[in-house]
Amino acid sequence: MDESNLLRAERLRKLEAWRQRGLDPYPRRFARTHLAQQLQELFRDLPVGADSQTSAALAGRITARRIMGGAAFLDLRDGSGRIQIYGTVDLLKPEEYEIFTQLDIGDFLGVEGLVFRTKKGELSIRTEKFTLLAKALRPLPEKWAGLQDVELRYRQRYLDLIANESARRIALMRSRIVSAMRRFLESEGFLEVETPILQPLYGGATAKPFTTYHNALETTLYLRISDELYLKRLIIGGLEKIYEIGKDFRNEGISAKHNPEFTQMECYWTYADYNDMMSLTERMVSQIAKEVLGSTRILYQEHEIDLSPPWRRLALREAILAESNIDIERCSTLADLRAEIQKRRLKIDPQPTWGKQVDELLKVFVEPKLIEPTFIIDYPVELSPLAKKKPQNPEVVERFEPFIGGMEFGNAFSELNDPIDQRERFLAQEAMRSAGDEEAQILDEDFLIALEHGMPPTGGLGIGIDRLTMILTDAPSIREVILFPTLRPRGDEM
RNA sequence: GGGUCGUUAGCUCAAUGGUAGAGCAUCCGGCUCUUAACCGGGGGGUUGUAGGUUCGAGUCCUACACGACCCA
Repeated sequence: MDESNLLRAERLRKLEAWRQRGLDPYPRRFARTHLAQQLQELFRDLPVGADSQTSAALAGRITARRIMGGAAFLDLRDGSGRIQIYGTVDLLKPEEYEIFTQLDIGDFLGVEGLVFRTKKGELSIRTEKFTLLAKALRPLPEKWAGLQDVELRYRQRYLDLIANESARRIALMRSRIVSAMRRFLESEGFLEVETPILQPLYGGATAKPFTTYHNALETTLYLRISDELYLKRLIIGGLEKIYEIGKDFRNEGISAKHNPEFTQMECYWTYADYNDMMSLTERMVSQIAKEVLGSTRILYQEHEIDLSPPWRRLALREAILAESNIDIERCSTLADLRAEIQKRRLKIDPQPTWGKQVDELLKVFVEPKLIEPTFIIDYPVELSPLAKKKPQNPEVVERFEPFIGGMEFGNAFSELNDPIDQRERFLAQEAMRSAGDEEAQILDEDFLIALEHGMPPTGGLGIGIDRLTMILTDAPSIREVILFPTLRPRGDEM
């Protein structure tokens, strides 16, 4: 902390002066009668230059000041909006007015007075009483250009929220999106549950975990990479329609689409399959858009997109065939696949396994093209150890991922409920792990025991809340929709 | 992991290798309807960090830190 900072020293001086007058710069409470926006609407028709009959008490942060001798104007912002505060020597005692003009931008202030409209047409409060509610010791970002430095915007998000309307908008929208999603799921009869984040064994997705240690139990625990295996245990327990919204943690790289901790909604629906989950996804996303944006038509990164159902359904094999001219069913080994890639001189990273190579083809050639809402369906069994096989083709599972704006934002399948098949899939994953694939899933005996008690046919769906929020708020980076994105800690103090 | 770009006052930004500046904010003075208030004056800098080249470095070179974007 820079003690020599003159701006801060100046405010500390004012703080001391305030105390010397016997006033508390950090008092307890303030009784508000109105919010700023409320008054703006209530007195929309108050004529220019006219007084109302209403006295109001408001509280908020001072965001601008205009002092002009015997009269002074402050801008006060509360959670609802902004209103102008007028103070004058005519109404305040000389020493009160003196203090009034010495308030700083950033201070929290409570004001009481008559609501009126100035001769210049601005709805204002004519201050009769005022109270400092919290002194600010550091200056706010510049009032006109705001806070531009992206690093500061992420590290000190509170300043971003104060200075930038777009940051406030996204924070608000995210909250409304999650709220609308809960309402939708509740209305569909889903029950909200909570499952462990600290797990003795992680599973349900292909990812590396964060590892931690519980001292009293003297055991290693992992931060969950997905909710899946616990939610299925609840399905086995007889909870027929359930969902969970919470954080998952994946120990991997950071990008515009990836944050190490992210929020996911997972829901499970007994006696449903992946077709039902597709329908649920379409209806849910379009319903959320309607509630939050008032329309199913959105603009995402220059693309006009219509979210109304039904969405396009496209088999993974067809999609890859169309975009890279490779038929993955005719290339049953990694060597075959690589030969085809080489033959076509495709610019793509070599992957260690057939499945990962297929996944890479999807990511590189197909995903960027999926602007309109699309379900890519029917994935290779190798990539999907928890999904049920298609009856006609055991190499393919009933699985889909939804895409909008060139971005995958979920994952769903007809859940595998055959415990024998599930054990074989786990064993196949273990074999891949032994062969060096760190992300391969781990056999979970406790889960297999649960499955052997019988799990009904079930459809499961996961939706990335961060990605969905990006899509609905037109955000180019996941860091814009996460209030405090993961950053490398800074060595020095600020 | 690689490449490119960025880091200058609290904030937003300038500055051919030659005296580090502006606007906002802040302080002092003036001003009783301003609203990016206005007018006059002042203070505020280890130019991200550490080295190097040079008579002289914000500027050129090297390394490092943090961030953004692109690639893998």
